[in-house]
Amino acid sequence: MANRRASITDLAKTLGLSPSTISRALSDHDDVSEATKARVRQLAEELHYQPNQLAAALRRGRSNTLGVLVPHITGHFFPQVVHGIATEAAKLGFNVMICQSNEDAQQEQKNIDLLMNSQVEGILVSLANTTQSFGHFEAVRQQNIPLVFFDRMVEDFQGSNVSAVVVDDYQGAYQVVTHLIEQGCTRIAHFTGPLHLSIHKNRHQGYRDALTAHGLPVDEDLIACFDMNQKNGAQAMRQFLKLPQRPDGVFSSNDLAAVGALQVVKAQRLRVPEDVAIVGFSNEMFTSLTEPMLSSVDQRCEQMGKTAVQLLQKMLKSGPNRVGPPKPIVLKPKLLVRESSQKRR
Amino acid sequence: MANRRASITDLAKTLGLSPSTISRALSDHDDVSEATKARVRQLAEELHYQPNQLAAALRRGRSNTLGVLVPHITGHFFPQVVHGIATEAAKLGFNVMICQSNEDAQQEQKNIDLLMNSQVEGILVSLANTTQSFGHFEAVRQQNIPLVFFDRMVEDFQGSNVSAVVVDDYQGAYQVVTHLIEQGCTRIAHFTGPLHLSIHKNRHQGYRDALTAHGLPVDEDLIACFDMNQKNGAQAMRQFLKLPQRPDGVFSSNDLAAVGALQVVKAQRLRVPEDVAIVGFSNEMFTSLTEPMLSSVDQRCEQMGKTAVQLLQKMLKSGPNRVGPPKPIVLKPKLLVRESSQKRR
DNA sequence: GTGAAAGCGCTAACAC
DNA sequence: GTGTTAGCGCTTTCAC
Repeated sequence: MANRRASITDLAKTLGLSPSTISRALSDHDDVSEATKARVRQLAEELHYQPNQLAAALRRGRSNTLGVLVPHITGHFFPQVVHGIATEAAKLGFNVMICQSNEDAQQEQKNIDLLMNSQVEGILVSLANTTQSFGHFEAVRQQNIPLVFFDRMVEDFQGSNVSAVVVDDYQGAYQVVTHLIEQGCTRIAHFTGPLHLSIHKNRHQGYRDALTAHGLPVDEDLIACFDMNQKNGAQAMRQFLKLPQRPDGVFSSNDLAAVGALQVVKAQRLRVPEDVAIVGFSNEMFTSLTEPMLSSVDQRCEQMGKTAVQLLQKMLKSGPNRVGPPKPIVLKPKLLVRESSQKRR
Repeated sequence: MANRRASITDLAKTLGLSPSTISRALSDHDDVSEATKARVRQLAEELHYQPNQLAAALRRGRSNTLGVLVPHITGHFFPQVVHGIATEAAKLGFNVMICQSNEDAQQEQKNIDLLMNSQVEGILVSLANTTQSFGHFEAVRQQNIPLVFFDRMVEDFQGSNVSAVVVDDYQGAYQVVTHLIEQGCTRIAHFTGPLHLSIHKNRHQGYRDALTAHGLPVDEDLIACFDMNQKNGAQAMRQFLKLPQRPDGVFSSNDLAAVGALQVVKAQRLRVPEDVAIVGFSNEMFTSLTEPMLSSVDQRCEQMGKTAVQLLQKMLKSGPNRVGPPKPIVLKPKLLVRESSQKRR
C-alpha cells in the first residue's frame, strides 16, 4: 500500500519544530540557524521528503509550469521546436505541459482554457491553421498571462504581454534564389504550396524579389503551385522539363517536393546541379541522404523553441506593468549549400 | 492589470448560495435543483469562471495529469510515441507533463522526483540508455503510482503497479529474414549496432534464428557490427561486395545504414533488389524516398504511446489492491515490403 | 531564530 | 436541496 509521503507537518512533529521553520529551513531562508537547517535537511533526506508542488503552487499563486500548445507533435518541425522548448524550460526550472490542437481551432480553444485552469505561468502557442478568431487568446491577455506565439502567429493581436518568435521565410527564400543566380542559373523555377499560408506566401515573395533584384524576369510559367509532396514535385518537374526553354534551377518551398524533382531530373539523364540545380526548404533529415545531397534552408527549429522560452521568461520577470509589447523576434534562417546546387568549376 | 479570476466563493456570494452548492452545481451533482444549476451555470458563463485545477487537485488528491519521461524528443521514434501518448491522454481527459532525460540517469532521477512532486497520477517512462540503477523507480513503486515503461524497460523490475509496452524486435527481424529467404536470397548479410542494446541484440537474434530455421548457415563474415549511420553502412557494404561470394541480401538493423548500403550497391552498378535485396528497420520517413524505395519494419510508434496510456488508465482504474503485475504488452511490428526487396518474376 | 495563524480555491462529510 | 465545516500541504505575515 501507498506509504503516505512525508509532509512538512510530519517533519515538524518529529523534530519538535513548527511547520513554518521547516518550510524556511528547506528553502534555505536566512533567518534559520544553520544547526536547525542541518537537522531539517537530514530528516528530510531520511524520510525522502518531497514537497507537494501542487500545494506550494496554490499557496504561492505560481505553478512553475509553462503551457505549450502545438498543432501536433509529428513531422520534422514541431518535434524539434518542442525539444528546444522542453530543454530550455528545464534549464530555467520550469515544468512543461504540452497539448495538441490537431489543427483544430476548437481544440485549441479548449486547450488554452485547460492550460489557464492549470495555472501555467506562461503559454507558448503555434496556431492551428484553421484558427480564424482569437477570442480564446483574449482571456489569456485579460489574465495577463504572458503569451508567446512561435512560427504561426496572429499578426494583429497586440498586448503588453504578447509576443512572438518567427523565422524569416522571405529572407530564406531570397538567399536561396540569390545563391542559385550566383551559380549561374538564369531560369529558376519555383514550387510553392497554397499561398494563403504565410510560409508559402513569404517564400514565394522572396523568390520574386530576389529575381527582380538581380535583373531577372519573373516568368509565371516557371511557378507551380500544388500540394507539396514528392509525387506532385515529380509531376511538376516533368512539366517544366517539357518546356521549350527548360529551367536550369529549382527552388522548392519544401524538401519533399524537391526530392521528387531531383528524381525526375536524374531519371531523364540530366545532371544535378550542372543542368538543373535544386534547392529545398526546411533541412529535413533526408536532405543529406539523397544523391546528390540536397541543398536546403535550416529553419532553426530548436533555436526557435529556446528563444521562445527565453522571451517568455523575460516577460515574466519584467512584471505585469511593463510598457509596450515586445517586438516579435525574427530568426535568420540558414542556407545550407550541398551538392544539388553547388556547381563545380 | 490582471482581473482576478472569478472563484467559487465569488459565484456563491453573488448568487447568495454556499460554495458547496456552487461546486456541486458545476459538477452536475444529482442533488442540486435544475433551477439552481441553471443559475449557477449562467453566472459562471458570464464571469468566464474557470475552475482552479491546482486547488481541486490538491483537495482531491488527484491531479488528472500523467507524467512522461523520454530520453529526448528528437529523431523519428520518440516524437511519434509522444504524439500517440498526448493524443490518447487528451482523449481520456488527462493532461500530460513531459520531461527529457537527455539519456542521462541523473536527470532521469530528478525528473522522476519532479513528476512525483507534481502529483502526477501515473508515469510513462522510456529509460535513458545510461540508466543502470533503479532506486528512483523504487520511490514510485512505494507511492504506488502506476508506472508504465515503454520501449526501453527494466527487465526485472516487478511490482503490482508496474508494467510495460514494447515492440517485438526479434519477431520483426525474423519476419525480415524470412521474407528475404522467400525472395530467393541465400547469403543474407546483417548490419547491427552495439549488441548490449536490447534492440540490436533482439534483432540480431531474430536474424540468426530465422536463418537457422530455414536451414541456412549463419556466416559470421556476413555480420557487421558498427555505429549505425549512413556512412558506416556504405563502408560495410563495400567490404561485403569484395567478398569472393558476395551477399545477395542485406538486413540492416536500422534504415540509415540500409540507405548507405543501397547507395553503394547502386554505385557499383548492381541491381537492387535483383542482385542484392535490402531491408532496413524502423520505417523512417525517408524509406519511401529512396530509389528503389526501401523495405523496412514499422515499429508502431504511435500505437505504442496509445497502448501505454490505455494500460496506465487500466492500472489506475483497477485500484491499488490489484493482484499480480500486469504482463508486458508486446506489439507486433509490421514488415513493409517495398521495391528494395521485392523481386519481380 | 522560531512559532501561531491565516488562507490559496476547492471538495466532501456531515448536518438539517 | 442546501449550508456548515474542515482541511488538502504549503507559505507567509506578524508577533515574540
